[in-house]
Amino acid sequence: MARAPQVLRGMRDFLPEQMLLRQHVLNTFRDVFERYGFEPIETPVIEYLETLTGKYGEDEKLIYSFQDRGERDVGLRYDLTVPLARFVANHRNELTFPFKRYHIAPVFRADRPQRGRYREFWQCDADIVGTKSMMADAEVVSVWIDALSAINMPGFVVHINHRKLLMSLAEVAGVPDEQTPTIHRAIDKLAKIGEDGVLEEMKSNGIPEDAARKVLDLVSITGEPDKVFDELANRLAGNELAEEGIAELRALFRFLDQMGAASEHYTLDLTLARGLDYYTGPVFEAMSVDANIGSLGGAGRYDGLVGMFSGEDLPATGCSLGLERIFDVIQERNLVDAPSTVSKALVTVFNEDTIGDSLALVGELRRAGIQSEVFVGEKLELRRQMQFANRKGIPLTVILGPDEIQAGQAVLREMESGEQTTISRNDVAETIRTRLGLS
RNA sequence: GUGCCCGUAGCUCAAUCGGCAGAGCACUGGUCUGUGGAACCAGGGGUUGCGGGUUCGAGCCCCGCCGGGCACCCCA
Repeated sequence: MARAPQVLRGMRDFLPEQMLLRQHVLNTFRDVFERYGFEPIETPVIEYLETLTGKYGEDEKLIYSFQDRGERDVGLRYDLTVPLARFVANHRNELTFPFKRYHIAPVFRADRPQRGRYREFWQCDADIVGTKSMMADAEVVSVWIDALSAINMPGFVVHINHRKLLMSLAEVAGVPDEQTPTIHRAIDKLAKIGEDGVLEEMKSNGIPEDAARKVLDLVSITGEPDKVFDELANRLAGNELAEEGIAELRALFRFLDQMGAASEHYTLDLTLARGLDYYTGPVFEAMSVDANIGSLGGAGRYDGLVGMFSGEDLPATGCSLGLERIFDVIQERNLVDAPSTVSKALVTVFNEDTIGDSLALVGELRRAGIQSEVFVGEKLELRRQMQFANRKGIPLTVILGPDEIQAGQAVLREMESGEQTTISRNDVAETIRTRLGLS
């Protein structure tokens, strides 16, 4: 004991039962993404370091970087968005635009681990490249809502804001542009620390009180989106950035409504400030009010990112879901049913002399498309094999002893009920298929 | 990256003031040589996360590292 090496900090192993649940979630997401016309791609886990740097702002320090054997400076991907931009820049002549892709893969961050925060975690991204239309942003929000709904995520809401509105705040308040991040950081905490806290935070970071109040008044506007947009348009009249942002958000909300997106799952939130440098338009964050695990996903429009690689601007928007957080919630709350094992049937082995009969039968079951296994242990007591099936949750066992073999029969046992039926050896595969609802 | 809490069997935890490392569950075997889940009996399992220090003596005190958690920062 205690001699076995540990896994690296912030990284984990998954047992088969957990993997079956993860795969179930991933398959659900894949289905939803493909229902919207998103197509799969894959990119390398490792990129040249320069591909990754200069895209994330402050967070850049969390990139896992090192030198490979050829002394190249490389890094593990920090998200799937920057690799997508690089991918599009490389393959732009081979793609049909608007290009819709999904990408489900692990990413790495050298962050300090906590609940729901790991150093290796999977992201599930869906993005649309090559259009500025707010239809694309609406699709992204909608696919997100459908994906989270499909796995029964409780009480989730997609918060929506706009980068251009956020950028106009400093201007409106009359403080220098460098203060913009400070303002964003402060207002993002409104729900958490309240108005006084936000004012205090801005003031202690050198923002004059009247400017701080002006900002707070603006982002505190709530209500029906259209009303909020009218109010904002009024107060921000003449501010070009803000006007663009408002117009785009109006279109986005109209499209969402026309698509029939479930309105209880999205909301305008003027305090939402997403930190990543590359966002340029609408920004989104998916949160579960019930689950207490932070955000489930972040998203937004990043019209300048592809251009950083190709010199040719291609607008893009997309969303990202964090599998580990979703998985942790599902597991804790038992939200999704997934089988505990892959096998549907266990063919038992009576003794050394009947091994051949059992092997022949399991082969037949497999050719009939039934996920099945034969007991491959060394000790062949039947009770041991029953126990094996029971513990793994295999629903059916086939008992094939000398009596059955002699009579050309087999005994099919339903493990949950204990009910046994003797059937003809020739009917085993078909009977099992019927029981499993396969034919 | 900063501050704090924590680490004893596979899991959950106990061990008085620094004085012989334990229990339940799980696991293995048996009661039970053609049938799992229950019960009873027995058994295996530990350099107390790792390394150093203090002490006659360390699971307990001190230092470093590894790992987990909380709050920041930030984020999925």
